[in-house]
Amino acid sequence: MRVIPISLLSHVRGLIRRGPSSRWYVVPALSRTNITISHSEHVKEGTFDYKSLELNEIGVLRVLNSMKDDPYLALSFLKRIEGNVALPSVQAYATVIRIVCGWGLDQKLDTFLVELVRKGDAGRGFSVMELLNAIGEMEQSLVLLIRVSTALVKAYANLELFEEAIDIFFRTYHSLGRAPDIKVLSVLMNRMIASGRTDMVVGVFWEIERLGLYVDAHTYVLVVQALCRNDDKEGVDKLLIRLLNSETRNPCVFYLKFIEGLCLNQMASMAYLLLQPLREVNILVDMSDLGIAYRRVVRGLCNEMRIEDAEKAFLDMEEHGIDPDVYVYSAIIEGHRKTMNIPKAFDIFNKMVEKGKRINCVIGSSILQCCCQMGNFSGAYDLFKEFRELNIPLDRVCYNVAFDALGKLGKVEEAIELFREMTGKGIAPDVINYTTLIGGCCLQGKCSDAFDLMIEMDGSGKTPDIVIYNVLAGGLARNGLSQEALETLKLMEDRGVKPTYVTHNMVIEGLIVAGKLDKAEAFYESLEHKSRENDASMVKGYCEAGCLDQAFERFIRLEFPLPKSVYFTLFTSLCAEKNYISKAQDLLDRMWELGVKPEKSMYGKLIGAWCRVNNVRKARQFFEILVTKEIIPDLFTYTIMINTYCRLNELKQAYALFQDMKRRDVKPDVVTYTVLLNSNPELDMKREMEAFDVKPDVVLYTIMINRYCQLNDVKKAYALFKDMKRREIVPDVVTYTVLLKNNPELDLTREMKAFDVKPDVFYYTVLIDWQCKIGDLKEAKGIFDQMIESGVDPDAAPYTALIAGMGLYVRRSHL
DNA sequence: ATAGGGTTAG
Repeated sequence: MRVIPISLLSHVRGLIRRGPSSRWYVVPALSRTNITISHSEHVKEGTFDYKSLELNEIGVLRVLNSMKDDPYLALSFLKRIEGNVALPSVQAYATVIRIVCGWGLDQKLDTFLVELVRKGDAGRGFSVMELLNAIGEMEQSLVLLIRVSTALVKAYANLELFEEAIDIFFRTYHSLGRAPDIKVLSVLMNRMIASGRTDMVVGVFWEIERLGLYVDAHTYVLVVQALCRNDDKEGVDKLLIRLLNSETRNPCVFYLKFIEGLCLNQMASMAYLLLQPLREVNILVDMSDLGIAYRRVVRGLCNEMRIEDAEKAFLDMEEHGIDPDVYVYSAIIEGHRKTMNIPKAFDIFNKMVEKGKRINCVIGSSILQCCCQMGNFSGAYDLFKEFRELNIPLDRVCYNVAFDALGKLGKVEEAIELFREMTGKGIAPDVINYTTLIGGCCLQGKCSDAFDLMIEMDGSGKTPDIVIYNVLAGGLARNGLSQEALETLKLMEDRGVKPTYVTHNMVIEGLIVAGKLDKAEAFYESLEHKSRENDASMVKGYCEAGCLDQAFERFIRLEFPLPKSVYFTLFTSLCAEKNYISKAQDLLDRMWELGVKPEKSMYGKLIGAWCRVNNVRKARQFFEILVTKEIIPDLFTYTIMINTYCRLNELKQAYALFQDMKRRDVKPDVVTYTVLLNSNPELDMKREMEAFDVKPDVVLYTIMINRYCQLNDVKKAYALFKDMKRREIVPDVVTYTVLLKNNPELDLTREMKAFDVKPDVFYYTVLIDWQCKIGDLKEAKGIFDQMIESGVDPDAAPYTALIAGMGLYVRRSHL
């Protein structure tokens, strides 16, 4: 009998592998080999002494069986002979699987099966079904088989072999009368969705439904997700109806999970849709369950930025006697903040306060952020002080927003003071706190303070991250300290924080804004990989520094498209400068050339720019270009053009354009009509406006009143004035000024007070003017003083009126 | 248990 040691076998295998079908060569050869095993001989403290091993197929099985108390050993043994000998038999695999399962090592089983599946039938010499059969022959109980099937489905799913996964799933059910663990369905479906095979998800689901298998809530969520991706509204309806009518073992738990799952998968609207019938049919009857569901839904809606829906659900839940918790309030406030509806965020906050809810530091910092987002930094700081006085426990986030606000107000010293107060209270600062402070210092040019803070942070053992380095490097550059900025880059690199293009951009833009154009260019040139973001930054830097020529020149020589925001920045800068408007137009041409679609607002902006400098011809030219490109100008563009024609008194053109926009289905709004009527009060637009459902506003009424006044038709003017009030359109100070100017003897003071309309400079000027004209200089001066007293800042006009009045007075007294 | 803060970019 020949005995082949394993080490030798590996050489043999190398030779054999050259043959076309190695397997059939080796197995018979091996079966002739013999083995002698003594358990104690080759097991040494958990490792296997392979060298002493000699084996054949039956021997392998014997060895494996002897390892049933050590699954890891069994696994590594199998792996070893996989690599060295002929392919192990299906029994060998089955044995190992039994051992691994017996020890409950599910994860090990999973990875083992993934590898096994990956090999393919040819690679292992038997099919997966053969393996299952082999296991079935060894094992009486179904439990093991089910577990292996489950793991197989998972393995196939992970390898995106969906057909096979489905096949095993249903085959198991049909041959054993029991399905694999239903949880594996969510793994499978998850994978299918990730690969875009939503059709398969739905197919599998309906088949499972047909078989009457119990499916968990998470799987339902995935099916809904798949149906939504398929845009299959009917399917969703069918599913929900099916769900509501089905008997579930523990409906409340199930539905809560389902609702939660929907909310976690961007389908909070559907969750809300489901919540209501569930409440009505008393499935969610327990107040605490209903509360959980409602809170989830509201938070989900907020996360999806469906803030209006969230508010609706919020009101609904209050109506049903459920108190929103602090997390719900927080979500709604954040939702409003993120959608830039700051007043609404404050509304909710005030509502909380009114209800006597305790404000915590999270809500506090949210609301402070709201102030900052409005640009009201001092308001933020005031509010912070208020919180502090109310003894609301404040944490480092809250403090951070507060001293960030101070920094942005230019009060770095106070910011640092507040920071010291925080640390004094025992609140440990983090890297973000330091970043905020350093940013604030750099903003005020206090770079050495920034350095000190960096050193202080280092001393406290905090590890600087990419952001703080970026802020520091950018801040130094912005203060013209190019050397130091570059050193910071080196420093961070040395410390294992690799600068990114963001870092580079901050330095680039900083240097340019600081006027260090050469340094910026040199830095740009020094970059190893120049990304288009870097090019964009050069352009943006030049824009911010007001170097439009450089910005434009740099931009125009780039052969590839840049991120869209750059075009916008450059374009806006160019449009704002009288002499660069044609360059702005060049930019649009260039975008078209590069295949970048300009934002629609850019067209309007350019036309607006031409109109602003009264070059209606250029505006019109560009307008026509749009037409040839089949781009329909929007309402604003039309209106601004019409306005320009009106201003230049080319009324025919204005009117033609007006007809043109209606022909193209661009609906005029109240501004359009205001513009037209302002220059041509003879037009009768009443019926048309009604047809378009355009309601006149204060401005429209005011210009109409003004027109009639100018035509000396005071009666009509006054009738309009009454009419607007009848329609509950509140006159503003301009309306009153117009009226007063044409009927100086009117006393409008009382009415204005009633409407809470405060007189402004113009109004006072008209009053002063009139008093001067009738020669009551004293009264005129009195009105002037009254104006100052009421806090209205005079511009040149009231002075001019007074002086003119004095002149008139002098002349009069000479007569 | 679930929430909020610093650069840029979008």
